[in-house]
Amino acid sequence: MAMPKVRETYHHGDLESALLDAATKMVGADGAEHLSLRAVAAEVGVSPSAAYHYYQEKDSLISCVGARLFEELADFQEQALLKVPGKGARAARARFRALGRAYFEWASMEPNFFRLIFGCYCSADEVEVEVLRDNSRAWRLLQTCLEDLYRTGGLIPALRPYAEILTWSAVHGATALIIEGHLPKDSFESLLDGLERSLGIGIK
Amino acid sequence: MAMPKVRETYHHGDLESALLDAATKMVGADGAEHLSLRAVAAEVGVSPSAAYHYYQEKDSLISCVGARLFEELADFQEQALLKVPGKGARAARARFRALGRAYFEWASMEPNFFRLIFGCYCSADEVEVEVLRDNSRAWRLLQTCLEDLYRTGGLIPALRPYAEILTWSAVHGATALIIEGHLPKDSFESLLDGLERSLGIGIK
DNA sequence: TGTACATCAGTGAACGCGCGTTCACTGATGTAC
DNA sequence: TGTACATCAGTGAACGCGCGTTCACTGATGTAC
Repeated sequence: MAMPKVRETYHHGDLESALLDAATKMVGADGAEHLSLRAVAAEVGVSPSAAYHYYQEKDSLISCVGARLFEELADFQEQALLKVPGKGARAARARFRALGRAYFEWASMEPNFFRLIFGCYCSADEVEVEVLRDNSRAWRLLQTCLEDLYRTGGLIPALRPYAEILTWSAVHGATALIIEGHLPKDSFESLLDGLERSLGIGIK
Repeated sequence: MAMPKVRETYHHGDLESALLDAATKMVGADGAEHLSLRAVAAEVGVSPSAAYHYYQEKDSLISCVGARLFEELADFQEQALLKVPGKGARAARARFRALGRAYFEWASMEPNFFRLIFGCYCSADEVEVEVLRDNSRAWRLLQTCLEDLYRTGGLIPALRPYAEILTWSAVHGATALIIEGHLPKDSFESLLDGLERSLGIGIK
C-alpha cells in the first residue's frame, strides 16, 4: 500500500470522483470484498469521515464503482466493434467474435472488476443490479450484432430467438469458469468456435 | 443466530465433522465471505481455539466445505440422472435436460453454495480449485451424457467436440446470471431449449 | 481389578488488528452588502 | 475595496465491534503394567 497522499489545499477540489477513482483502482487490486472506506480515504489523502459527504455509506461507493464498470465494459466492447466495420455476413461474423472476445478480455484483464459486476457482491446485497435484457448497453450491442448476422443470413433462422440468451450465457459462463480457474484459458476460443458452429454462424 | 449449544461431555466426540457441518450450514445462510471461525465454534458449542485442533486455519475449513459441496453437486446430478433410465435417444435427451436442470436447481436452492465453489472465493485465494475437465465427477457425468446422445444420433456430429464446453459454459453462465439477478428465472428453460436446438439434440 | 501416566481434546484469556460510522469541530470559500 | 457571514468541505477523536490466531492451561480418556 502506497503512502497516503498529502494535499496542499484544505479543500480537495474533486473529492467525490477522487474517491471513486481510488475505490475503482483498489477494487481492481484487491477485490470489492476487501475494499475498506478508510483505505480509500487514506489513498486519497483525506480523513475517513470525509467520504461521508459524498457517499452515504460504503456500499454506495461500491455501487457507484459497479455502475461505472458496467459502462466501461460496454465501452470496451464498442471499441472492439468499431475495429470491424462492414455490412456483409463476413463482417457480422467478425463482430460476433470481437464482441465475445472483448467480454473475455475485459474480464481477464481485471477479474475483480468482472467479479464485482457479475459476481456475488458479497458485502452488499443491496447493490442494485441491472437486468441485462432490459437495461444494458452491452446487451443491446449483442442484439444488434445478432440481428446483423440474421439479416445477412449468417445465423440459422430457427435459432434466432435463442441467440442472445445462448450467446451471453455461454460467453459469460466460459469467462467465469476460466477466470476462477475451473477451465484452462484456451477453452475460450473453443467455446467461440463451438458457439459459432452451433448457431450456424458463417457456415455457407 | 441461535444460542450456542451446550455440551454434556467435555470431549465433543466428533468435533471435526461437527465444525464442517456447522460451517456448511452457515455458508449456506450467509455466504462464505461472512463465515467466521468464532461463530462456527460458537454454533457447535466449543471455544474458538478448539477448531485449531482440526483445521490449520479458517481457510482450511472453508476449503473442506468447498470440496464437500462439489461432491454434493455431483451427487445431486447423479440422483437426477437416475430418474431417467433408458438407452434410446429420447432417454439420452431427457438426461441432458435433467443434468442441466439439476445444476440450475442446486444452485438456486443454495446460491451461496454455488458461489463458494464457482465464484470468487474472496477471502481465500488459496482454496484449491479443480480443473473441471480433468478431475470432476460432474464433468464426467456430462461427458457420458453427451456420448449417449452422440451414439443415439441425437447430437450433430460436427458439434460433438464442442459439446462439453458449450453445454457447461451455457448452463453455468445462465445459472450465474440468473442467481445474481441479471436475468429472469425463466430464462433458464429458454437457454435449455436453445442449447438443445443448437446442438441438434432430439431433432430428427 | 487398580493405578500411574501419557495423550490430546477443549478452555479461556489475551494479542493486536482494522473496520464502519458518528459527532462536534474548524478551516476555507465565496457572496451580499 | 473591505467586511460580515453563511456555507459546507474536511478533521480527528472516539464509539463499539468482531475478527483470526496464539498460548499456557486443564480436564477426560484410555492404555500399559
